[in-house]
Amino acid sequence: MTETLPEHRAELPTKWSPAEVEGALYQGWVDKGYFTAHPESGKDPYCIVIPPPNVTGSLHLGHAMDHTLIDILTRRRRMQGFDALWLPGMDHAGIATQAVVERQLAEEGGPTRRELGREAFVQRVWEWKAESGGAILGQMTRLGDGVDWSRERFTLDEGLSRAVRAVFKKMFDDGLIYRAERLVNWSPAVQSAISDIEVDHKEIEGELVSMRYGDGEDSVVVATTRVETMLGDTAIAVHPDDERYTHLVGRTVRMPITGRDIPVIADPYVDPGFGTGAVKITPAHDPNDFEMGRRHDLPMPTIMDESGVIAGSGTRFDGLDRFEARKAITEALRAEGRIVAEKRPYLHSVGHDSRNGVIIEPRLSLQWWVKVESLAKASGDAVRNGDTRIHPAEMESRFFDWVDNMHDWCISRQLWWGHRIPVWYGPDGEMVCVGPDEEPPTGEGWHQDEDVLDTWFSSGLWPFSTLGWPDRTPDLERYYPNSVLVTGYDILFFWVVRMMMFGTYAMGETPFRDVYLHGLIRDEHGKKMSKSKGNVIDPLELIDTYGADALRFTIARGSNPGTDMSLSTDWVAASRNFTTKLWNATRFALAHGANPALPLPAEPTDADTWILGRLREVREQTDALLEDFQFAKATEGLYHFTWDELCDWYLELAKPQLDDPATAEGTRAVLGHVLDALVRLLHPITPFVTEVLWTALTGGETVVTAAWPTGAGRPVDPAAVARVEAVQKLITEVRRFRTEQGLPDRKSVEARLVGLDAAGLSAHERAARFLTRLDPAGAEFAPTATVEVALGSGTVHVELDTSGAIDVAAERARLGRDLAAAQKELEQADKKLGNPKFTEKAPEKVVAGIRERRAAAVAEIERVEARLAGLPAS
RNA sequence: GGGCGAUUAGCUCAGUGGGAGAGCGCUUCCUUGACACGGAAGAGGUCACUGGUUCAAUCCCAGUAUCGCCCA
Repeated sequence: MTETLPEHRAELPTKWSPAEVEGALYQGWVDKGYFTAHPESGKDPYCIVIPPPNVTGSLHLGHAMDHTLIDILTRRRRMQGFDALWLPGMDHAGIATQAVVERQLAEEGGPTRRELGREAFVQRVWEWKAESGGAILGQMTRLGDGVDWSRERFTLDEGLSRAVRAVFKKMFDDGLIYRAERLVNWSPAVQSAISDIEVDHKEIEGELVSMRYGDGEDSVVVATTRVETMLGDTAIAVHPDDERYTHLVGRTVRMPITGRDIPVIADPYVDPGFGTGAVKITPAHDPNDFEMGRRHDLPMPTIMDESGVIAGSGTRFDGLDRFEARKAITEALRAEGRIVAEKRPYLHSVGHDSRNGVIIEPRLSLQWWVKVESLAKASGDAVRNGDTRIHPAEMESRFFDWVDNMHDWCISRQLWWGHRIPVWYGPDGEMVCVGPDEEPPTGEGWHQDEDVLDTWFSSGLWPFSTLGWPDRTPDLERYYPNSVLVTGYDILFFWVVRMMMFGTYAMGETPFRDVYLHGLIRDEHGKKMSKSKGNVIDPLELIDTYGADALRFTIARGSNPGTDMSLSTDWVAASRNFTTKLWNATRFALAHGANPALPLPAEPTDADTWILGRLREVREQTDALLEDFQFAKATEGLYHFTWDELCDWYLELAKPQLDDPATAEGTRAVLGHVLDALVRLLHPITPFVTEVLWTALTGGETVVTAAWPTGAGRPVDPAAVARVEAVQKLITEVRRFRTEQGLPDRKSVEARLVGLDAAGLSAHERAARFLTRLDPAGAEFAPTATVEVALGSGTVHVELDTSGAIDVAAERARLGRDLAAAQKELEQADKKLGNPKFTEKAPEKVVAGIRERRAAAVAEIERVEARLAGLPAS
C-alpha cells in the first residue's frame, strides 16, 4: 500500500526523540525567518511584546508558563494568516544587575564600585552583560518561543534610552514629574529609595517597649517597636480631647539620654485608645510622624546614615547598627529606670525590601516623583471603557483597587546602572530638563543629577518604545496598540498598570486591547516553589528529560485563567506520553497509507462520518476556547479527542476498514484528513512534534506557517453518531463479559451476533467481531453463554462458545451489579415521577427524560432477572 | 483590619439547577502487527459543615469552619 505514498513524504522513526531534534528544528525556523514580522505584508497585524525578563535572570517555570501561552496565541494567529509579531527583549534590572557586578568585584578582591568610579563601573556592567547577561534569551529557544529575534530590544539600548528621555521631558514639562523631599522607602541593603510596590509588608515578632519621658507630674509614657528612633524624637503627641494630658499640652518634656526638651502637642490623628494615648513623634523616620511633623512644623532630624547605622544623633550610640542600637538604648533606658513595660514578642507588620528581605528604613530624602493621579485615572478609564479588557474579569477589581488608590511613584534610585535622570543643575540653583534631541547646558558649575530612574520607568514604555517611539516608525504605526499582554497576576501592578499609564499618556491610546493574567506554577502539593523549600523545578531539566512539547502541553493543560496550577514531573511525563501517543498514531496511519491529499470518501462509513463530525466539533470548540484564553479547556479537549476518540476508537475501527478494499482508500483519506487537521490544531501547543508529524504526513515545508484548519471535518450526523456509540457499547459489554469470564483478550472465541440487523448495525459486524475477537460460528458451533446488550435501536444477543462451562458465580455477580444499578435508577425515577409538583412544574423535556430513563430501567431489570433465572444453580 | 477566592476520588484539579468528571496513583488481566511512554476491564466521592430558596441544590442565598492570596 505504500505505493500510494507520494515520494516526498517521509517515514517516521520508531521513536520520537525530542532532545535530539528540537534544537535543529528551532534553528531551522529562525533561519527561514518564519518568526519575522512583515509590516508591509498587508496582512492584519497581531502583536505581543514579551513582558521583559530581567537581564540577570534565567528561565524558571513562571517564564515557561508565560511564554508557552504567548507562543500559543502568536503561533495560532500566524497560522490564521495574521502578520504575527512576538517581540523579545529584556530589562536592565538596575538594582539586581548592579548587585551582581558589585558582588563579582568583591569576590575578585577588586576595587569597590565607588573606588572604581561611575564611568568605569558602568562600563564594567556592560562587559558583564556582554559576557554573562541575558542567559534567558538562549533558554527561550529551548522552549520553542517563536519570537522575532530581528526586533530584540533592551531597556538600556540607544532607542529605548531615547524614549525614556523623551517621556521624562514631556512629563516634566507637563508637571507630572517633580522633585520633592519626602519620607521614602529606604532600603539599607541597596542604599537607595525604592517604590511602594517593592516593599512587602510582613508580620514579624518584634517588641513593644513602653518608656517614660519627663519626670513627676510632667512625665508621660510612650510605647514603640523601634526604641532607637527615640534619638530623633521631636515631640510627644496626644489627642486634643484626652483629659489625661490637657495639663501637658503646650509644655515640654525632658527626654532621657538626649536630654532635649520636646513639646507635647495635640493632634486628632492620635488614637487615645491605643497604649497610653500618648505617642512619640519621629518625623524623619516614620510616615505618620512625618505628616504630623509637617502639620506642627517640627524639626526633622535624621539620625541614621544610608546603611542604617546611627549617625549624627550626637550621642554615644552613633556608629551602632540600628538593631544593635535598639538593644543598647533599651539597656540604657532600663538602667535609668525609664522602662515601664516590655512586650516581647510583639507581633506587628513591618515593611521589607521585596528583593532581599531587609527591613525598610523610612528615610527623609530628596527624590523624583511621578504625579500619578491623572495617569492612574486614564488607565482605570481604559478598562472601564472597555478599551482594554482584563481576563479573567474577576481580576478587574484588583486592578481598580490599585489604580484608584495609587500614591505618587518615587522614580529616582541611588544607583549608577540605569537611565540617568536627564536634569542638569546650574551654579545658581537652576534646574534644566534636557530632552532627547537637546544639548545639556555646559559651563562652570553645571552638573547632571546623580540618580538613575527606576527600571520600571523604562519597562513601562516597553509596548511602544520597542517599536521605535518617539519616532513614528512603520512598526509603531502598525503594532501599537499591542493585541494582548500576557503575564502573571502577581505582575499586574508592576508592568501592566505602568504600561497603561505611560501608553495612555504618551500614545494617547491604551497599549493593549486585552490583558490575560495567568496564575503561578506551584509544586505538586500546591505549595509555592522556593529555593529554601527545595521544591524548585528547573524547566530546562524537564525539557531535557521529556521534551519542550511535554512541558508546554502540561502548562497549557493546567492553565485555567487566573488560577494557579500544580506541576510535578509526573504531569510532564503524562504529557510526554501524549506526544508519544500522537506520534505512534501518525506512524500507524502513515504505514497504512494515510494521506490528506486524497479526496474524502463519497460514501463514508459510520466511523468515518463520526470522527469527521467530532473533528469539526473539536475544532470549533478549540477555536472558541482559545479566543477566550481558555488554554486548559482547549488543550484538554484536544487531548481527549486524540486519545479517547481517535486512538481508542477510530484507529481500531479503521483497521478492519483498511483490510476491506471497499473502504480502504476512504479510510486512508479520512485518517490523513483528521491527523493533518489535528496536528495543525496542536501545533501552537506542541510545536516540535507536530512539525515532524505534519511534514511527514503532508510533505509540506513547515507547519509553522501552514494554514489554520478552518474547514476541517464534516457536519455532525446524529444517526451515524448513534450507531457508532451503539457499537462502542456492544464492544465494551462483550469485553466486560470476557474479562469476568477470564477469557484472555487475544483468545479468539466463536460467536453468533443475533439482532444486529434489527438494531441497524449490520454494517458494523466486522468491526465488532474484530475488536472483541469473536470468530464467525462454525458448523459445530454450540453456544454456552449469551451476552445481551440493550441498545437504543434494539437488543443484540451475543451467543458465545466459551469452550466449557461459564463461571456462574462471576456471571451472577456481574448481573447482580447490573440489577442493582437498574433498580436504583428505577427507584430514583419513580420518586421524581411520583411527585406531582415535579410533573407539574419541571420542564416537559426533563420529565420526558426521566420517563425514558424509567422505561429503560424497567427493561433492564426484566432482562437481567430473566438472565439470572436462566443461570444454572451454583 | 479591609477585600477577593477556595473547600468535589488517595494526590492535583475541572465541572453543572434535573443521570458525579479528568490526569496521576491503585486493583486484575494482557508484550495481540501503531503505541508497555501501551491495551482491556475495574475499585474509589453522604461534592467542608449548618440552615434557607426551589418540584428539584454539589451548583443559587445566608451563616460557620478551615485554607490561600491581595491591600493596609
